Amino acid sequence: MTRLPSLKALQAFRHAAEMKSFKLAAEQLYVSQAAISQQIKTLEQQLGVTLFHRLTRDIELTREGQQLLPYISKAFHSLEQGIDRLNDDPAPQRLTLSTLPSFASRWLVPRLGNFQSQEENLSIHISPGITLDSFDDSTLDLAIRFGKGDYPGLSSRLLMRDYILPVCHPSLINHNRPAAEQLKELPLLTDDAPDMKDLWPLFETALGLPGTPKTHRLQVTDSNILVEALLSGQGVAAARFSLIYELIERGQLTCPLPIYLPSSFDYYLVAPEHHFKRPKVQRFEHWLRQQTDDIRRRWEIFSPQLKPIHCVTEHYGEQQQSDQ
Amino acid sequence: MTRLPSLKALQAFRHAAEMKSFKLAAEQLYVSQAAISQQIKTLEQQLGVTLFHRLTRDIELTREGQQLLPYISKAFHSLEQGIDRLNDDPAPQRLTLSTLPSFASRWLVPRLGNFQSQEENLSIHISPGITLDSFDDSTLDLAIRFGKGDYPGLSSRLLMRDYILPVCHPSLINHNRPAAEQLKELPLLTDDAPDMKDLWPLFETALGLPGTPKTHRLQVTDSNILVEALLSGQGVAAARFSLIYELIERGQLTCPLPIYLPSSFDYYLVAPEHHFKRPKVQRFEHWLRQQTDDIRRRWEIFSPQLKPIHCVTEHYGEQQQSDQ
DNA sequence: ACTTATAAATAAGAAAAACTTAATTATAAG
DNA sequence: CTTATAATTAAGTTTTTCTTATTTATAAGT
Repeated sequence: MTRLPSLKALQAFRHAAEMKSFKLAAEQLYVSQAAISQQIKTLEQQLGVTLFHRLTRDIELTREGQQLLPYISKAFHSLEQGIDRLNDDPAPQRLTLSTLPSFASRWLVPRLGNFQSQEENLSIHISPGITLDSFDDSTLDLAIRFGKGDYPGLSSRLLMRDYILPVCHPSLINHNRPAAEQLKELPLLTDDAPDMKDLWPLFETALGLPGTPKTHRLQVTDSNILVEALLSGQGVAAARFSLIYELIERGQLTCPLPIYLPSSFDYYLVAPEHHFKRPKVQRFEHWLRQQTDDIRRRWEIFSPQLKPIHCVTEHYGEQQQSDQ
Repeated sequence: MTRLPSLKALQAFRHAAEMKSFKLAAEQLYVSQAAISQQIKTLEQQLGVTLFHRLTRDIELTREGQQLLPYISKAFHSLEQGIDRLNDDPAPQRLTLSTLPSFASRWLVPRLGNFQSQEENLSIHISPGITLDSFDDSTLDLAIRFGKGDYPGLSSRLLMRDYILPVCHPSLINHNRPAAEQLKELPLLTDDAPDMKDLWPLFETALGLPGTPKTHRLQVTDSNILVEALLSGQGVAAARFSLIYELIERGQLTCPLPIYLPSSFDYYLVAPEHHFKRPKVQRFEHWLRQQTDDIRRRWEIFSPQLKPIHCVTEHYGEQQQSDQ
C-alpha cells in the first residue's frame, strides 16, 4: 500500500509545472536540474503516466499532468498551512509565564513594571508554582525554572548561573569576634528543596569547623519564607545570591563568611522550541537577559572577596534530576 | 526553503495518530516499529514540536499533534484523490480505438460484432488513421499499431507477429508451368508503406531469379486497396498474412511460391500504461488475444509448407522508426 | 513484591533513495 | 552551419531510511 510517491518527487513536479521548466524548478529547490529530471521520471513511472511533454527547450503539462497538478497543490497547501499553524501564537497579546514563587515575588515581579511599560499592548500573566506547568493546554508561553537544564521534551536555555552564600541578619554578628565561631551558636534555617538540602555542612567543613549538628533549626519549603526568616534575624542559612544580593547591598543581610558555593542548579528558560520563535517571547527574553546581566555584574563586583568552595557536586549529579 | 518534512515521516505520523500506536502504524506501513519511532522523532525535531505524549504502553497526541493531524490528513486525501483520478476512466461505457484503416476494415470490424454481443453496455468507436493519434485529448483508450514496439512515452504490448507472402489471384497461375517464371510476366502491385517497400526483390533473389525490374506496376498507399487489386487479378504482390489468410483459405487468393518473409513490423497494443488498467480495455485485450490466437493457429497450419527467407532486415533496422 | 510481557527508544550497520558532476542529445536561434 | 539551451542519461557519492538487536519503563499477572 506504499503507492504514494515521495514528497520530493511531488514537489519537483509542482515546481516544474508552475515554472514550466525543470531548470527553474531545480533552482527554486536548490538542487541540480538532473535531480528534477530524475525525480519526475520516476514519478511518471510510478504513476504510469506521462506528466510532461518534452519539447525542445521547454516543457508543458500533459492532460494527465494538468489533471494532477491541482490536487498536488492543494495537498501542499494543506501541509504548509498545518505546519505554519503549529508555530502560530494563539494569543499574541498575552504572555503567560510559569516561575517559582520565590523568584517571582522576590525578583521578577518588582522588575516587571519596567518591561510592561515598554510593552503597552501585552498583558502579562504569572503562574507561580513549584512544579513545572504543562505546556499542553496551550496557555503557557514560557517557564523560568531552576534546575539542571534537562527538561525532556522541552527546549531549555540557560538564563543565569547562581551561587550559594552563608547569610544572616547583620545584627547577629559581633565584629569583634571571629564570625565562624559565632555562627556555631546561631540557629540554622534550612530549605528542604532538593538543591538546597544539606548544604550547610559543606560550609562548615570548608572552614575546618567540627561538624557538630546544630540543635536549633527552622526548616522551610519556600525560599521566600527563608529570606523573610533571615531578614527578621532568626538565624543563619545557605541562600541564593540571586534572591538576596539586593538585601546584602542594602545592608539588610550580611555574608559573615568569605566563601560561596557554585549552585548545582541554575535558572533556565524552558518551553517547547517553537515558543521561542514567538515575537512576544523573544522580546521578553531579550528584556530578561538585560536584567540578568545586571545580576551578573553585581556578582562580578561582589565575588572577588569570596573564596569558592569547589565542592565536588557528585551527590547532586547522581540524585534524581528533580526540578523546582 | 526545504522546510517540509518527508512524506514518510508525515505518513508515519498520520498512521500512528490514527492507530494511537507506533507498533500498529508500523504494521500498516510494512516497516519496523523502530522506523516509525525514528521518523516521528525526526519529524518532531524538524517541527520543533512534541507530537505525542509517550505513555508507557500507548501514546496520545499532544495539543500540537491534534492541531496538526487534520491538515496532514487532508493533504493525504488530496494526494490520494489526485492519483486515483489519474487512473480513472473518464468514459467507462465507451471504448475508443485507433487502428490502421486496412486492419480495421479487413480484420477488426468483421469480428467486432462478436465482442459487442458480449459487451452490451459498451459502445465501441474506431478511429482509423495512418498515424498514431495522440492520447492527450483523453478520448482515445487504445491504439492497435503496426511497428517495432517503440512508442516513446507510451506503453506497448505485442499483439501478434506477422508474415509477408507473395500472393496473386489463382486464375493468373497456370499449374502446368513453373510458378516463378509466370510471376516474372505479371504486373507487380506495391505498397509504399515503409515496412512493405522493396520487398519483392527479396523474393526474387531468394528464388535465384534474375532481378529484371518489372515494367508493369501499380503502387498504392493502403494495404486495403492493394488487397482489392489482388482480388481482382491485377497482378502479384507481397502482402501480410494477417490481412489475406482468409482469402487464401477460401481460394480467393493464392500463394504461388512456397516462401515467406517474417515481418519486420508487428502488431502492438499501444497506450499510456494506465489505460491498460481500465476494465473495459482489459476485457477488450482479452477478447482480442483470443482472436489473434486464431490467426496464430492458422499460421501454424499454413506455414510448414513454406520456407522462410531470413532476410537480414538491417535496412529496416536502420531506417527511421516510423510507424503506421 | 517479583516476574513477565508489552511498547517504545536507541544504537549500529545495511539498504535504498536522492543528489552531484560530467557527458550526451536534440533543436531553436544566430 | 555553428552556437547555445534545456533536458536526459550514466556513474559514483552522499544522505536518508530501514532493519536487527538491545535497552528502558511500566502495566499486568502470579
